[in-house]
Amino acid sequence: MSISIYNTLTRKKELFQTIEPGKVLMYVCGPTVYDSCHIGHARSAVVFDVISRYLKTQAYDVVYVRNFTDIDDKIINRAAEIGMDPKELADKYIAEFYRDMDALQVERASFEPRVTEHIDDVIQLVEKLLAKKVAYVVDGDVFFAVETYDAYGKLSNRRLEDMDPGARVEVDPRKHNPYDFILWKSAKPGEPSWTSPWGKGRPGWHIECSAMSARYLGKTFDIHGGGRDLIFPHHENEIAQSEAGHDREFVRYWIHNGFVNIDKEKMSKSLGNFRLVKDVVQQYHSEVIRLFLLSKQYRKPIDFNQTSMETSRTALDRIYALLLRIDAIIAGKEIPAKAQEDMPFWKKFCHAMDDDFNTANGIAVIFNAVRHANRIMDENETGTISRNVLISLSVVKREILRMGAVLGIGGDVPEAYFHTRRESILTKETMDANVIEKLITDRELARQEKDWERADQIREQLASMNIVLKDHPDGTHWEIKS
RNA sequence: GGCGGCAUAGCCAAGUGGUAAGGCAGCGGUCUGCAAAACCGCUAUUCACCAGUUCGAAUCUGGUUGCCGCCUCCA
Repeated sequence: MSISIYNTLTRKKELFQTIEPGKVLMYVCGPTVYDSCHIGHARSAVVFDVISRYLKTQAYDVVYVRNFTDIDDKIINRAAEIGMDPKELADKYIAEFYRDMDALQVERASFEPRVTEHIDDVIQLVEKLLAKKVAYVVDGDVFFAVETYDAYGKLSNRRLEDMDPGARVEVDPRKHNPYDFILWKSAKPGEPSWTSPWGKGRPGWHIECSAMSARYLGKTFDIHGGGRDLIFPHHENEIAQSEAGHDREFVRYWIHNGFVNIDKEKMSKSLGNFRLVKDVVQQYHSEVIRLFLLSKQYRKPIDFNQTSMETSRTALDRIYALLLRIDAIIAGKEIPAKAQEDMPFWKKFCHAMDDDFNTANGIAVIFNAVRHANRIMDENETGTISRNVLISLSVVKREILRMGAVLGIGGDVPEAYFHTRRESILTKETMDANVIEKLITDRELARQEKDWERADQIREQLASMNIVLKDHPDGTHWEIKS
């Protein structure tokens, strides 16, 4: 078992070695709760969910912290816009975040702290930074002095003198260096605030993660994750604060996921092309979304569009059709428990995942297993199914479910998976299942009388309604082609 | 201006030195009354282009072209 991880800090894959054997300390930046989650949040959540799940299967004790930023300028501004209390706004979107994550089957982290519950930790860290003279106070605001931290820029691979300050944002003239960032922000009248040695205020933009990660994971921990966009300035600043404050290495492995584009364009306010999780889960089964998000290496950009989603759905159908087929054969049969140690597909899957969590390769292994199982069943369609075949099928099914469980796919009951979609399309298309069943019964009668012409005519009629029939020995099944 | 990424079949996408995974779509075959599904076979002598290193490169080096991201809103 040797996992390698691409470390943003060193810009190469490294062998993963935890600080404490068998234990992984992981922190991932969670949302600032001022708006609904979009598909980009979903990618980050799903990617780190899968990383956490996989590490657990490799016998690691995973301590996973994902925070909520529940106080910040964006929250205050949004709350003011719609005349809501900032705390209420944050609570509302935290609740929505949980609904979205549950819908996507993203597991809960070990700890999900909120900044407003850790103000004391923030103040203590700021005091420490002031004592070390790497921060300064101006009019109740506290800034971190980037020039005091030699390694500033090491994560984002840039030097202070190469950057172009003020290109996009006006520089606060009180700063010693344009890249100095705020640790503690003084409150304007009416803003939420906490008492501090520098007056009433709130935590700055980056300090919370330094304070909370230290609280839950210690001063040095194994993995810190988030979206690519957080590399600079957020994570760069976290490193500066934490390493200056604690005098030791902050994080061993930095993992950043790529963006989700929409029809080849970046999601942006100006394009108004955000895809919200709550909308997407209405349209697609959660596992279709997960399969799509995991079909590309997590560091690369992925394009969300109708074609790619439908392709993912067809692919997932293939897995569920296989599970359904296996279940029909092994249902109610005693399967000997022996010979279940050797799991070649699972091993290949782990090999793929060991290489920087290569889920695209892992998915390929699942489909290899699907083909393998279908082949076994094709070769044993006639006659009595032997014990060995039953064992093989049950083993490969277990492998598929085990691999799927890491990715969060294949966990639905196959019948329910198809049934749910059928129902939702029937509702959408305002079709009546009874009408369809009646036509199928008519066709069955025609077939029994070998009236192929009439049977085919009925099938054509159903086909024009996008109903596909499948004749099985135990009766005719139908599906909606979508 | 600085930093970085990407270019693989009709589409999506793995593959970082040893002779091109997987999914979707398509074509042929088996099966089927006919279909559907499944399986088998076919669909990139080739990985943007040029040069170099090497016994050997999609994979390494240099260059060219094109696309994209970041440089204090952002997953």
